[in-house]
Amino acid sequence: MESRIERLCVERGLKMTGQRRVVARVLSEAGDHPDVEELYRRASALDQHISIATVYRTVRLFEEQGILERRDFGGGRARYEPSEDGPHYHLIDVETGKVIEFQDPEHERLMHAIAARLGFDVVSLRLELFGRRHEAAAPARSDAAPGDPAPGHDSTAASREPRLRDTIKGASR
Amino acid sequence: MESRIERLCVERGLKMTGQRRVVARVLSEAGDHPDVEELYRRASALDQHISIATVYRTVRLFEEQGILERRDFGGGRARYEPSEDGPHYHLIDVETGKVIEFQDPEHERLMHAIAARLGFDVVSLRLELFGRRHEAAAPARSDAAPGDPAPGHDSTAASREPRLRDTIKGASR
DNA sequence: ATATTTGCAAAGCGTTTGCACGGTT
DNA sequence: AACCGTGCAAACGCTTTGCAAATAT
Repeated sequence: MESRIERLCVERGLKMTGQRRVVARVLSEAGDHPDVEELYRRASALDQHISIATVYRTVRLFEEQGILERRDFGGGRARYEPSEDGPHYHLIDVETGKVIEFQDPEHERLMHAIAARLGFDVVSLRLELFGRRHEAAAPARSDAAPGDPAPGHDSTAASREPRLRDTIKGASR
Repeated sequence: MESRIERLCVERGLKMTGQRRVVARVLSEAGDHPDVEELYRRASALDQHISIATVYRTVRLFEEQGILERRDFGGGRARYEPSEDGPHYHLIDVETGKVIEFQDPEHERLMHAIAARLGFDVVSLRLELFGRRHEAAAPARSDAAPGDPAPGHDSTAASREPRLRDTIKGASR
């Protein structure tokens, strides 16, 4: 059957090849923030006939179409997630690499206020919190936690940021 | 005479070579957020006997020593600025690429509140605002604006983010 | 039928590194 | 004198691209 993202592709009149369908499906089913290698791995599991170059091209295309959003959580690799309804940000657990999503209206307000006082309109913004779970604490709902990817090398490019793996999905306000 | 950063190096017992002294000086005098190529350019102007590999190594060393901070404003290249007193963040003018620094106590508070409600302590955070100057607006104080660098290619790695150049220094609260 | 997309391998970019040499302590 | 820092060029990791073959419309 047709994945949510495949539907979006069709709406936009993209030519639907087998490989695009697979990538679309992998993305639709991803509850986390996979990098290209991970997407390639998951896609290959469904269909051998896919090269990593195609994954790169597809991901770029989808991003240009506003279907996907590229994230940079440090580590030199781009991570992707389907565009969602409202804006939300990420808290990365520095111990485990898990990513927790959150959103906060007060924060939105504040960003605009800060920009405004400098004479600017906010076009976009980047916010990532790196945190450590505190001892006896309400364990953030680890619902949704899907089969996990797990990059986490290091060494190159804009790298040398906190190492990480990926994703729990959780809490808002 | 001795630059501010050179002093810090000595305090930490780093071996002071000619090249390190030059990089230290360039950084001390930088009012902006140069990338490695730009540092190399400025350093070369003062002393031919410097290779870009050394700039990379020095910048990494200084960062490990807490003398320098690495920033990522998108564009795939790391940018550097001397560690300052308090934490501050950056607003990047998407038209000109200029970087304006700001800080906001309320924002600090909010970040900790958000993390806390998810059960985390904030270890570090990343925040960048990308904005467009609005029409008839109080022109943010463009004091400090020093001789400007000006990267701004594109094309690779974690790139394909808003293009930009660099720095005006301005406003806090 | 024709314009697009794909796979492969090569190129590109920022950054790091092995090695022999040179300078600092 | 012993060690560490440097220059050069090669290696790296992620991403893009040229080209010929395959495919969607």
